[in-house]
Amino acid sequence: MCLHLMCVHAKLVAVSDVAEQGLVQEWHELLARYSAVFTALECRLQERHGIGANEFEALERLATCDFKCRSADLTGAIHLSQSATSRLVARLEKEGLVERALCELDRRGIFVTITDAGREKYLAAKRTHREVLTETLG
Amino acid sequence: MCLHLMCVHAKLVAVSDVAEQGLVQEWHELLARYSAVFTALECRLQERHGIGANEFEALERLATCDFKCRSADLTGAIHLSQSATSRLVARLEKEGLVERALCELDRRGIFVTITDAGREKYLAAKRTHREVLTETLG
DNA sequence: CGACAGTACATGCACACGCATCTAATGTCG
DNA sequence: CGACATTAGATGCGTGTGCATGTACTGTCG
Repeated sequence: MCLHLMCVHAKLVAVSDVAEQGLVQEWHELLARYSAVFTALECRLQERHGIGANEFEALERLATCDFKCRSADLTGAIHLSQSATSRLVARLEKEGLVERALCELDRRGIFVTITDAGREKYLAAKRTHREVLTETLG
Repeated sequence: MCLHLMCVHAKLVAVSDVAEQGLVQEWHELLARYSAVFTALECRLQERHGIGANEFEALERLATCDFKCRSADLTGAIHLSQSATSRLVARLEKEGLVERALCELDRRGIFVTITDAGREKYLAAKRTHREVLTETLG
């Protein structure tokens, strides 16, 4: 009976170990996949259009949802902290790709709108973006 | 015939658009999944063990492949640049979790070995790591 | 109305990252 | 052997990030 219990116990441990290894492997694959795509995007978008992958995501968001967009909405869309988003918008504004406008209804917030230059930049970068995705995900 | 060609053309465009949208969606899901897991790992590992997610990956690599490990091997395992790996090893060494040893065969390279303290830290952090993976991936 | 908690965004700060470059050691040819 | 390309790893530098905090505004409750 003691042996029987040991056996059961060993089996349970083995099963949970296997499950655990599966999780770890899944995580490593996720990490590898993400790194490959992100690095490639960062690289190609930078060299061809002078913007980073996060900048592109923000532009895409602004170009797609074609109404005024709160800064907080952007924070939700791209996976960055609130402060990082704030600086990202500041960079884009400095390059003339977006504009910040006061929100009269709630004067704490701001609206971020894409400019014509920004839309143009987005459309150009979009091709590169899709191209990289096809290469790295397809 | 002209209409026919237009039709074919429109169809092809539509098909490629659909495929493209699929890729974009896949990328966004990948990004969201990665961000969620990485952020959670970073947070919990930091607060409970005082190490980052990348530090953990390096320790795991060193603890698992239990022979001497070149710095370049680490660069391949964790998804960081060579310089980032170099600094990562420097941080781990400063905390007494790994040691750098000269490689006599090729005196340009170094061997990185995990210390007892490092192995202990790894085993403790491993539980937290698996726990977070279970929560965020499972 | 007035004080006080809560919210939206900006900013100071420390730090990890990638790129370019440096140093030291190793091949490789003539 | 000696010059030169190559490789492993370290480091200066600029930049992007998260955390904590600051600032301005809004909502709520006595």
